[in-house]
Amino acid sequence: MPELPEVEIIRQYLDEQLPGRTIACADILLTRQLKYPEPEAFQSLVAGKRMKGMRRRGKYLLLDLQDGSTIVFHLRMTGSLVYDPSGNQRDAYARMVFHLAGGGALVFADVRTFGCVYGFAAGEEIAVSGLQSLGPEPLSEAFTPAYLAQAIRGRKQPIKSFLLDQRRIAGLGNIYADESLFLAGIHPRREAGSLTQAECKKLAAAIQHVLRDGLADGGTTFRNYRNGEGGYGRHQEHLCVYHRAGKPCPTCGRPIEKITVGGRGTHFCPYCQH
DNA sequence: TTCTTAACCTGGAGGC
DNA sequence: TGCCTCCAGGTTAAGA
Repeated sequence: MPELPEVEIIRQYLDEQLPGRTIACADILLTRQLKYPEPEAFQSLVAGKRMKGMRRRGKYLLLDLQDGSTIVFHLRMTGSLVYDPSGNQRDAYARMVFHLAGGGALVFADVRTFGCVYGFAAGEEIAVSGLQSLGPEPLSEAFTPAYLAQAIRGRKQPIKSFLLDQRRIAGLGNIYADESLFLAGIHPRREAGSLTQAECKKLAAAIQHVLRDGLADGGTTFRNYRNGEGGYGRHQEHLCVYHRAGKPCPTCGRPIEKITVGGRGTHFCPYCQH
């Protein structure tokens, strides 16, 4: 399940490989995942276009083309975006294949088909509601303890649910939200608005710490995450609570518990988090 | 306005 | 071995 570190690692690799290359044509193997425009219009939009670079915003990837048009990807839970230099690899779950002039392909694959792709022509507004309403990047200067304190003010929802709200913080997902709360010593069911200034400072620092660790480890792979080369991350080996129910807490040694918060599986230490 | 819940979807795990 | 049920989870729309 790609979150900010995983999406950023994909972006970095593809941004090295794709600029200057030209899309010969696009095969749309599952039209349901192409949200805009219609398949024929999308194919016309990308065919023969030279790629300029890959950007990231939250969990969205934006592939800019030289003519000013943009392809937007969201990998959701099981999506991947992989550059295949040979262009010959066969992925059973490939949903869209961009064949490149001179060989090679950019393959959008997705097991559970929740991911989505959009294409916008030059000058056209990038009308993706989730993308337009994203909160600040947690590793940017805009994300500070003061921002966090202001954003949670008066909120009664659990802090875990708050952290997963992309309108408040862009890019956090279930894994890094659980890890951040553990590092900050905050119980995931705490009312968001009940956090003190000191806890906001601790939580903001924890969020940045776990995201940077995830980036340094090449991301977290549980089932389907693959980086832009088709390889796997290593951060799952360093997680403190996520996916560790029943295993000892790295701080106190007592068992990690798993509960449901806001409909999401949530892992925490009931002794270290308050 | 804020928060919660269901739905989308399919592979894999576990139970029988 | 095969079948069935449940779980996983990011986002959004609908409902409370």
